[in-house]
Amino acid sequence: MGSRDAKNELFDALASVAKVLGNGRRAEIVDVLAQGERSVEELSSEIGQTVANTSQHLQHLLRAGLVDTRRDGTRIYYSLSSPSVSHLWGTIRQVAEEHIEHLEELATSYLGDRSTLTTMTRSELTDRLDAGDVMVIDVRPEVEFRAGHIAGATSIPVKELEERLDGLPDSRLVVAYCRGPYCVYADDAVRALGQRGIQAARLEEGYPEWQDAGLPVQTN
Amino acid sequence: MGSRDAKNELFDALASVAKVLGNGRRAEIVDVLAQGERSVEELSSEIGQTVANTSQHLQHLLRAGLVDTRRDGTRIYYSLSSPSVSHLWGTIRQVAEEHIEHLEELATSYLGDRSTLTTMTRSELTDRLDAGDVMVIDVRPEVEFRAGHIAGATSIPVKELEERLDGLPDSRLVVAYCRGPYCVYADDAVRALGQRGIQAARLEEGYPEWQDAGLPVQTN
DNA sequence: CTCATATTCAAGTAGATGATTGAATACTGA
DNA sequence: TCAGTATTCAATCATCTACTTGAATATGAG
Repeated sequence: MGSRDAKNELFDALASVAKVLGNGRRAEIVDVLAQGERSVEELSSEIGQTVANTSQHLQHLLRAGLVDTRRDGTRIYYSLSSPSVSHLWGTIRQVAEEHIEHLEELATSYLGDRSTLTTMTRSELTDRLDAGDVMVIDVRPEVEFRAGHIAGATSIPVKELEERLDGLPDSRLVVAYCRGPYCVYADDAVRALGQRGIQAARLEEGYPEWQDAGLPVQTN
Repeated sequence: MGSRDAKNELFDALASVAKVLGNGRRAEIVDVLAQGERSVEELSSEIGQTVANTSQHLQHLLRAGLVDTRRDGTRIYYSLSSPSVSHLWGTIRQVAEEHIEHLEELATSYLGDRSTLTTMTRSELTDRLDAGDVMVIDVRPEVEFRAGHIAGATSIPVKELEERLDGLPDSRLVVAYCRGPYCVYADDAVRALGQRGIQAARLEEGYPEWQDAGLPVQTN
């Protein structure tokens, strides 16, 4: 009791949770799984890796207890084992934003220049939802919308945005959201709408953060 | 924009925060620094590693932006660069407790059997502090008490406990706390007091968690 | 039963990590 | 200025990690 070896083992075990999230590809996997369950193949194309490699990353996450699996026919679906995993990933991102000085550059080179985008915080959006003077659109792929979305949002995947411009108001502000702060979909949507003269803004964060904050969601 | 390489770099950078905490020795360092600043030598003896090795771990933490340094004469003091780092470490521990199934065994083999210890949650303690029917003792080394402690607590480092039994009440409950849930000091104190017929309990968590929860603290 | 498909496993390799050792650097006090 | 102490640096080595490749396993459709 109180021995150095036992202490090392204990802290190694605690740190193992961080270790498994300490890889960019696994972090991406968790980021996607925060939107809902996915098969190995779907994940592999999301993260741009071979299926075999993706499977190995998933084994790491599984051994650490951060994901669960479910078999459906020949497919195996992975999901986060609890909302606290998504919360942890959010906390990691937050600390990274606060302490990694060149992060903004990296974000810009992936997402493009965001400085001209109108953004909205969660609390602003809740206020304006109460007031009823905004339309909220969920621009993620429809599966993700179906797995859970902000209460009152309409599903308009970015890919279908062009064909569905009719349904959008020209008087009310349109607020787009997607997977999270490092997701391109909402950026693309806001830019596209702006070019067509529709007033649009992006929610700063995405669905998982909204849910984690305990704000009203809708799951089917 | 939207390229795979840029996305990889971005997520690698986000994951780097987790990576640096994904080592047991560095996790221990953060755990200690959550109590206040420390010199390299102090840290090296805390984590049972050579000074050179400890220094290298500290360089990792420094490069990731998680710690700051301050020189005082020949010594260099390291501290957490913000409270959010301590918060992140707490979140990691929480997820580990929730998802690593053999963690309790590891904790028991380091801390001994805790099942007989009376414990108290933060909210219980705040209630009883309001009621005024408990005495709270901070059993960490006195430097840590001086760096910050629960408002109203008395400093009685475990090492001095024997000599200071006189100052303890025999009518009121004594609540001991220390660095955090994986710290032995409060366990040792509660056991020692119990053997002397003094009613004692340990606060489930420690000072950093109390502070992170926004509860009243006192810093000098 | 056989074939196609999804996933996992196993082996191999380049590169990263953590610990050790001994030397170099930086500051203090005499 | 010089000796003493705290910290960092550099080189080394065993081990681990991430990815690749190709084969093995498991399920469902026909």
